[in-house]
Amino acid sequence: MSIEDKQRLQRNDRVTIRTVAKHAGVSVAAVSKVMRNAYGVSEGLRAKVTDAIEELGYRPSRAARGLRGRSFTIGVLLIDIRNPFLPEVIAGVNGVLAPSHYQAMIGVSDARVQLETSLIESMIDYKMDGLILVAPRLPSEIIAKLASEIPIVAVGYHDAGATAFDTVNADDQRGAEIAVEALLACGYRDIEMLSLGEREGHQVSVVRQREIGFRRAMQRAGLGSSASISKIPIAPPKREETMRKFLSRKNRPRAVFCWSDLDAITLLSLAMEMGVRVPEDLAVIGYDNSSTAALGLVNLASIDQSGRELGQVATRTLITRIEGRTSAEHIFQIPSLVSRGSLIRSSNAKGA
Amino acid sequence: MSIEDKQRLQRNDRVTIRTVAKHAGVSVAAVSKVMRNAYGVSEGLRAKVTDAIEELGYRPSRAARGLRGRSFTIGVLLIDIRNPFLPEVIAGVNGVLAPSHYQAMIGVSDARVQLETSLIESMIDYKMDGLILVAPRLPSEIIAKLASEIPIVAVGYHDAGATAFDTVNADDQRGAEIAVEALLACGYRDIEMLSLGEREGHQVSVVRQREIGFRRAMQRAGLGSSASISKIPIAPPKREETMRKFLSRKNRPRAVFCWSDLDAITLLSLAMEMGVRVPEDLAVIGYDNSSTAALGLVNLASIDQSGRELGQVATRTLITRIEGRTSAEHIFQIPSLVSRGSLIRSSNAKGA
DNA sequence: CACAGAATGTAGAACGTTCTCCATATAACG
DNA sequence: CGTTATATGGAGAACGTTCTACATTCTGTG
Repeated sequence: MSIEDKQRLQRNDRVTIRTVAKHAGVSVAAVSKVMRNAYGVSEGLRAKVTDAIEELGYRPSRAARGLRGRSFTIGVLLIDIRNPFLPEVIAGVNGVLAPSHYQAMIGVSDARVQLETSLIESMIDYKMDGLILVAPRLPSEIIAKLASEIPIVAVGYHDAGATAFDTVNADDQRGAEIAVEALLACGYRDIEMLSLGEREGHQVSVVRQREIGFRRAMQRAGLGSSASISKIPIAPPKREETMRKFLSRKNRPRAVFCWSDLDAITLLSLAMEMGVRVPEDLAVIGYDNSSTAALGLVNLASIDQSGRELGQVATRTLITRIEGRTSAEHIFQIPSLVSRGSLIRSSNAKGA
Repeated sequence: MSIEDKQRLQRNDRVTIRTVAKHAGVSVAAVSKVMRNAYGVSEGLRAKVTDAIEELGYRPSRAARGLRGRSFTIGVLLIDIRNPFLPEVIAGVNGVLAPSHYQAMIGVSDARVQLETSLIESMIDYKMDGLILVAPRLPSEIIAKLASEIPIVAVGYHDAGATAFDTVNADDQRGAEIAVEALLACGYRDIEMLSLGEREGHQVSVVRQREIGFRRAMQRAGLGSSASISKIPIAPPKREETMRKFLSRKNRPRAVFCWSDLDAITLLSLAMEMGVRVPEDLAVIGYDNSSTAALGLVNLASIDQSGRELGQVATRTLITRIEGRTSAEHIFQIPSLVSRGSLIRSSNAKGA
């Protein structure tokens, strides 16, 4: 390392591609070629350059990269970071990305659609190479328009007709059917679904899909007429209130399918408080198989859609699109039942 | 809007600062000045430019901005996204940032220190304006070195001697004392702490601080000699095993203070399975006051360190440093007790 | 009315990459 | 040996901002 180089390091000046080029005695273009392992690089050149990079501890500037070409970053957009389902998705994404030279940057949008759009735009403005949107609330046309600027994969967004972007989903209709079938198998006929309040529900959302599956399974069992769905508001004060009202209803059903573990677990807690025994008085099944559901204290049966797998698949799909695919892909996964104590007193089911 | 402009929009060409300048009939520099609301802009000019921006829907490229000046992005580094404490911190950060022109990008590092460093470097390479590190596992010197390249605030990292970066913490020593005092007030004398396995524990970590507080409070109560701490491994198979062993010990203490709700809740679950009654046989108090602890089913007393507030304070601190402060700040917050059923049978304490 | 000083606007050089040509050296072939 | 193809390396123009230095136009003041 030359004296000049050492001074540079001490001065804390940035080591740029130019520093590396000078140090290796080659051109800037040559270094760039090696970095991107582009065509037309001899072994000798490659060695010189990689040595120089190593020695100087050079890291390319992502900002500059983004300005010209790929930034090797993919953006992940989350709504509502509180849902225990999301960490799994992230883990899946990171798992696939780890061995590659890509990295994930996560943006968290709270409830407002406004923020959601501006966060996506920011990611585009950063010249990220692709986006994974998890449970976006945006209308399909808007996503399609954004997709003309950047490759997009939507997770938890049912729009199998989309041509501009890909979707990766668990089969939420089927998941709901499985839940109902499990309740039926335990002998319950009087089954109700606890779903999410109106506000959130465009047809493409997972919640609406689960409602469809619920209705279909009930119909199939000849219970179509009694298949009722209650909507639970998402915000704290009204939410518990509505659940309490549900629990104290005289015509309370024998079994309930909750659209999400989040609601199911709160329901279990309120039931305990109010002296409603689970599963003797009320059987409960949730959705997501979150880690809390698995706790012995909670012991909630749930539908498992592996978030980790969803994240992995979404990432792989995104990468193929970044690397050139133009036709849309719409991938489904089949969820599975995890039976636990909230379903039935003593059964052959696994779980404590 | 000129015909040329419309064509550009249709072709989906990026609207750049140059487009805006041409459309407003001013120079590029003028537009830039307006954007940054720099000195030397007349009302007339500002109006022309903002109109043009509005009309063309111009958004500055973050990539290009990062290359030259500020990127108006702050990076948040999380380890272990599964901890229910973290979403609160994020919410706090986003809350403070929302009205500003800054945005947060989150990076999630799993257990490996290697990834942690490379993620931070990436954020530097993106020319982010500042970093919030949550519970970093890096040694102080490394953080200090990174801090020479970018403003850094560490949350959950006790290093009040650091001069190169700021820290924001709940007073974990005091929190542990409060926990012990609560147990003492209930009449328990035989108290043990369940802490985290060796691996994680540099002196600066919150865990070690809680241990110190635990010892001090016990000492103060004249129980210094019997103040023992058990370490629970972090990984799944050994973790439960160690807890079970603890629960079936013949000299099991009367009360236990867990370093985190995460462990406390698992402990409650195992206790139920094994027929150890809480709080009759064993009183439990946790740390973090996570949303799960508040569930009626769980009903775990816990120490509350408002993650949201921590996130807010960290963000405000970071911004002042970005805007020029050079002296280090080390901020403490006092945690508080949230009493619940895991503490004592029937008391005046709030909670179900 | 002359002139200093403030206010306003602009040119143009960075910033650190990528990537499209080109130029040259070497190999292959008749 | 001449000609063409191929392999290798380099020059230099983008990319979309920021920001310094400068030119011009307005004030106000003596």
